[in-house]
Amino acid sequence: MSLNNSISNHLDIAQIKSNCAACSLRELCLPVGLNEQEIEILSDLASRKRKIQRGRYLHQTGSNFQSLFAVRSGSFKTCLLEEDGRQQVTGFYMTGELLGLDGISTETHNCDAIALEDSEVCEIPFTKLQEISRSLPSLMNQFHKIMSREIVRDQGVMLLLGGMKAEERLATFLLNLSRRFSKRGYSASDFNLRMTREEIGSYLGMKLETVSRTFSKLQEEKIIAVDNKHIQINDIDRLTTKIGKSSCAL
Amino acid sequence: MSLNNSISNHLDIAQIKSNCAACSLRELCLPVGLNEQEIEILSDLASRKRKIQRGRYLHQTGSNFQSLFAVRSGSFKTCLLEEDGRQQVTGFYMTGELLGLDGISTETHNCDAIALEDSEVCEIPFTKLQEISRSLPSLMNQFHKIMSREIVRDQGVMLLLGGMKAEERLATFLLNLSRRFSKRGYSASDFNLRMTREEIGSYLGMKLETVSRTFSKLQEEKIIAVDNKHIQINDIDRLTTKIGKSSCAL
DNA sequence: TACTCGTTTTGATCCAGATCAATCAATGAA
DNA sequence: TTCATTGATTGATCTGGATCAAAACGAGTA
Repeated sequence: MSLNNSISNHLDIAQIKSNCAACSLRELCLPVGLNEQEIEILSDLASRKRKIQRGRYLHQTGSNFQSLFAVRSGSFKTCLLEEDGRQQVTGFYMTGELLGLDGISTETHNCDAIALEDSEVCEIPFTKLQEISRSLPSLMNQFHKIMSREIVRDQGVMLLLGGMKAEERLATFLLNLSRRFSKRGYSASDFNLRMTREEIGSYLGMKLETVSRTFSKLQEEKIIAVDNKHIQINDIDRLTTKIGKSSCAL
Repeated sequence: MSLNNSISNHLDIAQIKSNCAACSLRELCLPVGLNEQEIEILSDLASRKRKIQRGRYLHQTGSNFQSLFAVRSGSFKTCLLEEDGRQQVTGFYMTGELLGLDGISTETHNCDAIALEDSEVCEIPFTKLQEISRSLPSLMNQFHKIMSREIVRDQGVMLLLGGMKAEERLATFLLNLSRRFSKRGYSASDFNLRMTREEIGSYLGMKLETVSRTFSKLQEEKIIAVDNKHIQINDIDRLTTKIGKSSCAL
């Protein structure tokens, strides 16, 4: 595969690392298999990077959509808020994940994206991405897969919100985080939450008190250890069996 | 716009109507603006149609993904089912809507799609769609918007499942159906449900008994009239105020 | 006509999680 | 250091919707 060739050349690696574009695009495009020339083309695509302070908006509902954003470092939440002030967190995004797909439909952002910590993103002008992908079918395909994956993810959340009880929801959430941290080279069993209990609760459809109580319960059972935002998963198997246990009583 | 020219020619219309491809693609592509030649090209795309009997699968979780499906007539539900037998309805699809987007990510269908009544679909081979869209940027853009719209829709459901109470959920659901029927030229205030109380409940995250009770309650308040699957919306304004009313008590 | 099966409605009871409330810990500003 | 603010934990109580149960209805079909 041409990609491996280009990667095995450490000159190329240096180039990639020094460049924001390739750096975030690696996450987006790596499974695809592009040659050096194609990576070159892509470097143009996402050349602008932006730092976002903790608590600041990356984009706001209603603002004009022009770019997707790849998280380079840090993390974000996306949320909808209704007229009456209710806020629903619809997702958490960490390094390498892509934000802004919801904006394509109306050319207007359909949610708020807020940094959970000081973060950095690469801006990917959407029109440019479309243009380039016309001549790079593998990039186009990869992009379609990313959009589709977002749909599948959302449907997973619907399953969680529609049918699970509190303990199952939190277990699912923790295991999901664990998997994502480990995929990024961090510990799967020892990590710090970037979000508050209230944000977790909003995402999981429960009140912050219930989140806290459920953490405590799992801790009593020695499945996890909780110290404020610091989580240790002591027994990943038992945590896994928590999911879907309730109706397994048959 | 070239599209209007082609449409105003009734010979073209006859051609389009006689042809499954254009027929469903009209729904998909009409806002885009294509000329006759482009419509010609598209006709190739979705030439195969398929009839699905009520209760039969259009596709099943795990089966190989190759095509998207445009609903030509009838309606479908999509659902996930877990090992333990729990079933979560993730969406209802009616004429002109596009099914199968979840399959792109893994090249495997990630949900079941089941006909709610005898229905007909157009099959749209996905690879072909990608190829054609390379030379038809407006088609590519339209496709991206459709995918994005699905993401926005799913996030709306997350909002519903995460934060609303039973009455708000059902009101939201009815108003959504109403809008979709009316967009298709049917009455916005008088229609027949295609799904059971149980399916509605699964989609809205509540039990069928609660769905029934909530229907009854809205009927007592003279906001709607329910006769089995037949729904009349008598007071669309009051139904609208049901959404988000609960926390408007401030 | 009666019988079956799936769906819907309605009633009675129960409980998971919401709500209300108090306390405690961590962080940061004055 | 003290004070203020924000987030987390824990307890006590309440309630919306789940669960259990029964009856009614409608569409087939024998």
